[in-house]
Amino acid sequence: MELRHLRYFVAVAEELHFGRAAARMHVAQPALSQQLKQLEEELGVVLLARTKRHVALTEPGRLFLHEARRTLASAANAAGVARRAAAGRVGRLRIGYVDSALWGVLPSVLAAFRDRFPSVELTLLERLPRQQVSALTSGDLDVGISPPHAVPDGFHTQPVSEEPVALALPASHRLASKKRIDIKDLADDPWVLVPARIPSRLRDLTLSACAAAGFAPRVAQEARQLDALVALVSAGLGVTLVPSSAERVPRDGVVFRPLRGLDLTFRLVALWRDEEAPPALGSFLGVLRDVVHG
Amino acid sequence: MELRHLRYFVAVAEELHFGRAAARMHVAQPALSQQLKQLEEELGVVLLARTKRHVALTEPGRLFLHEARRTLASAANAAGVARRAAAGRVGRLRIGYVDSALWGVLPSVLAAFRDRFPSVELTLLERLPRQQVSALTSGDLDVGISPPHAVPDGFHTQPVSEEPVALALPASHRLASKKRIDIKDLADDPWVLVPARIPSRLRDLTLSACAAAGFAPRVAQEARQLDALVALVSAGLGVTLVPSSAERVPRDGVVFRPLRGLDLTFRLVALWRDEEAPPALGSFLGVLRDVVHG
DNA sequence: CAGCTTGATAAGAAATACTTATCACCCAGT
DNA sequence: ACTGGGTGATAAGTATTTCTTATCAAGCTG
Repeated sequence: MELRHLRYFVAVAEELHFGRAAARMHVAQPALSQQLKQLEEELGVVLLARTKRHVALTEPGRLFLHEARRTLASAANAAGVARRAAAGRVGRLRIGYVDSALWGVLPSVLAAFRDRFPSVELTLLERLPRQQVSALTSGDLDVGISPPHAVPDGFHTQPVSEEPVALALPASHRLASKKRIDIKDLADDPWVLVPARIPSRLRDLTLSACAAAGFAPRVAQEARQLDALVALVSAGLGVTLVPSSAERVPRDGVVFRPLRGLDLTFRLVALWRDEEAPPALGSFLGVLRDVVHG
Repeated sequence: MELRHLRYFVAVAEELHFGRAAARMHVAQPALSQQLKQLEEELGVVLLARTKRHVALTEPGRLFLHEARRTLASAANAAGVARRAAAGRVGRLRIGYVDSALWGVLPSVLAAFRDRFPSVELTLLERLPRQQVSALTSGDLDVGISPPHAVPDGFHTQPVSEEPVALALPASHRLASKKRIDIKDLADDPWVLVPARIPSRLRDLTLSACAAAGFAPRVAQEARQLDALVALVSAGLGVTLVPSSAERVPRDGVVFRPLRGLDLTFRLVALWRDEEAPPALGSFLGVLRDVVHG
């Protein structure tokens, strides 16, 4: 049994006339007679009651018609799914991201993507950059959002965000009223930082900025995630550097101030491997580009 | 696109190996390569990532696999439905019956049928015999349950029930204590009967029995249905003849007594036209035969 | 690097779907 | 009654498609 049999049968069942059905199928009438006979023989069931003048459906034929339509619709749907999937309109996209990306454009990128490609199933996984790289390599991830450092060969990247780094300090801090802050004035302050064992671009930026200013920051408290760091700052336990987009999430007890004379930039890129890339990735990168430049 | 393409694709997707898939499909390996290439060209989608050494599913392929399985299952189901329908195991059966059949074997026939053929959709329609004949002729009914009178040519019949006619009389009736009752003793009694304008085998039997006994029954009250007649009897409004199976539904205030010296039989048959008969009718007649004879 | 495995390709063979021609049949209209 | 248009089935030949065998290029393995 092939789909052709079903197509022919449905045509005949709908027209109840071999000649018209044949015209609809763009074949000659005997072709239908032959194919339907073959179908009936394979099924061992008489689907059509031919009365030499009229064609009618038998009861099995009536039921088979319904199932045949279902099957044809299913086949058409399969083709449609494949094509839409290839166009990146349906499918699955597993996105790895670093914690700090949640404060930047990622949420609006995701919102825009969901809006334009509602049938793509999104999976979001918070991962450190090196974990993203290995997950991308093993095929467990489709795209990562990381700072553009230590990206191995064979990976493609596309910019996500680029923003200045700001200082987060307690509202009660002696420098809180200043408009811009010189990092040198914080040499004796307690700092809250990501633990050394966890690779962190923000931590690296902080350490190198302090070193350039001639001191090493005294770490009063550690936390792994940006929101925890800001929470510690609001509790007055120290100061820290954050991407300036963190300012968009106001929090009591914390003020954000630009640094004077220091041009630290926090960058994020999307990274992926072309070999494993699912079609939906193209859609995602397109949306990303639109959001970033629009 | 044909089911063959889907079968081949599913085989390759499951084996992830053209050679093994070809063996499973009982064809040579190039056939699969060709057919899959053709499928991909028709869809305009690469379903399989061939790396000269391994075969993997692309994301569209992964989604297409699911749909292809659905489609193949749907096709197999269509064939199954047709075959089961032809065997009378699924489908539809529209049964017309006379009111009095509800007191006889019909309920147990229906129960047995539902039990053995749960997938056959039953439609029950109370119809007078002549209505059954015309509905059968026009194809609105598949089988009728009627007394075997005035069955036109071209109809087949099969016995359903054959039972003596009993007299229903009020419990307070002067003859209620008798074991058998002579119909002559009821010449002056009031009767409850089906109206003359409604053809009724029971009414005909009653009138002919009374005529044979030398009187015409005095009709005190009329009712169209058997349960209504019995209700009138229980109210003491008269007597009437009923199929003896009506005794199995006890009712306060009514006693049933056999008639003396009178051998009236109430028969019911199934009737149908072979031309329009759906397969489920065969199943129904089989169950009917089983219930009637055993 | 040899040797095996894998999937793609080419070309001929086999299968099968389709076409044309024709028939038997039924019904409608003279 | 009979003819003529219309219907689906059948037969036979053609065309198309699918499958087979033979072969190749590429990649992994020992």
